[in-house]
Amino acid sequence: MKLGEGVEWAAHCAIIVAGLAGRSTIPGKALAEYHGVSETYLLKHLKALVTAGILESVPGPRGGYRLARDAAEITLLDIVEAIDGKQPVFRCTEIRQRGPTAVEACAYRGPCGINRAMLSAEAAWRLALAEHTLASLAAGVAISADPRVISRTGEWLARNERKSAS
Amino acid sequence: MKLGEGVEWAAHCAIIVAGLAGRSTIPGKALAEYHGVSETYLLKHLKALVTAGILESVPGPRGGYRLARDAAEITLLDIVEAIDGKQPVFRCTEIRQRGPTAVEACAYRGPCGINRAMLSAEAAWRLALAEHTLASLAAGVAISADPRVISRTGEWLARNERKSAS
DNA sequence: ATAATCATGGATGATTTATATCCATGATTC
DNA sequence: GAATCATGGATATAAATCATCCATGATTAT
Repeated sequence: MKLGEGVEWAAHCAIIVAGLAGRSTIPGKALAEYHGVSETYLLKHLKALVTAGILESVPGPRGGYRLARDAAEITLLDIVEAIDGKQPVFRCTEIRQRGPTAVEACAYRGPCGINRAMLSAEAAWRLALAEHTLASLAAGVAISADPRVISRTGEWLARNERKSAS
Repeated sequence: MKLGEGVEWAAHCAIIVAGLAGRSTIPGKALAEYHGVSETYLLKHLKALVTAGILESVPGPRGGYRLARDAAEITLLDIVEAIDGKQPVFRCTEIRQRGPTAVEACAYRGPCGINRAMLSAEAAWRLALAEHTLASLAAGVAISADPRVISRTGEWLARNERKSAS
């Protein structure tokens, strides 16, 4: 079982976007360069964040991406679900209804016990993810990062951030 | 992100094996038939359970599988890890060390904040899985299953169970 | 002993998913 | 009107997963 790289990319991008001033934006191309990843593919993931209502996109020469809502209202779970989908990790194939001991399908009322256990564990996972907001993650990065990285990021932001007109 | 079918197969098999009397065994072929799945592939997963110390296998004409330890001492987490491995679900590729703002690798001390959050959520998932034992799962199946299924399973067991010599 | 049964392990192919790219389109700003 | 940027679809490539087959070795019944 594995979580795709897209989630990592999206989360890091979201933290950068959360660091923008006001309603400024940052282009997808800059985000790809900053993280050293494929631009075209990253754009796909950013689009998923837009569809999920996490980011909003501004087209045009001074366009880019910005947060669609406050950083404290965006959780890690939101990002994971936007990229990876909301499907359950464990998919019960109703194996109990197969083989020689099976009876009519209507006899199997409640969900399979194994499925129940798996789903409850998954709920615990999602709950833990939802406890981390973009705001808390960004704060964590800020206090633990190397000063040189922070300074370089500041310069890079100054070059690439698109100040809001308003 | 998806958990393979092997986990489902292994879990259901483990519950059947947990229902055997004493040190009796059940052949892999019978388990495959019971669940209506590929025998050769199921054998691979059963092997993984043996390697993990969950089942033990008895070769020979009257051989098969039985639990390697008490059902109350085997958790759903054990089974998931035996089949799916113990690798973390989220694998940090240290994306922060790439791109134009990167500095020397030694400057990145602690783990990335996103990685920390992901790992903590994963720990919650594993903890929840570990709360379900084979004994509790088997009990849950027993009380919620259709009476006809239970009776058929009993007959099936009588035909396929290999009583222990001792 | 011999044959039957069963687990083991490796090699292999098929299927699916994830990753990545390209190109055409439409919207916005200079 | 031209440049810039996001969008969306089509498509290729790589990797992980699923599944099967076959050869081997161990054990037990006859």
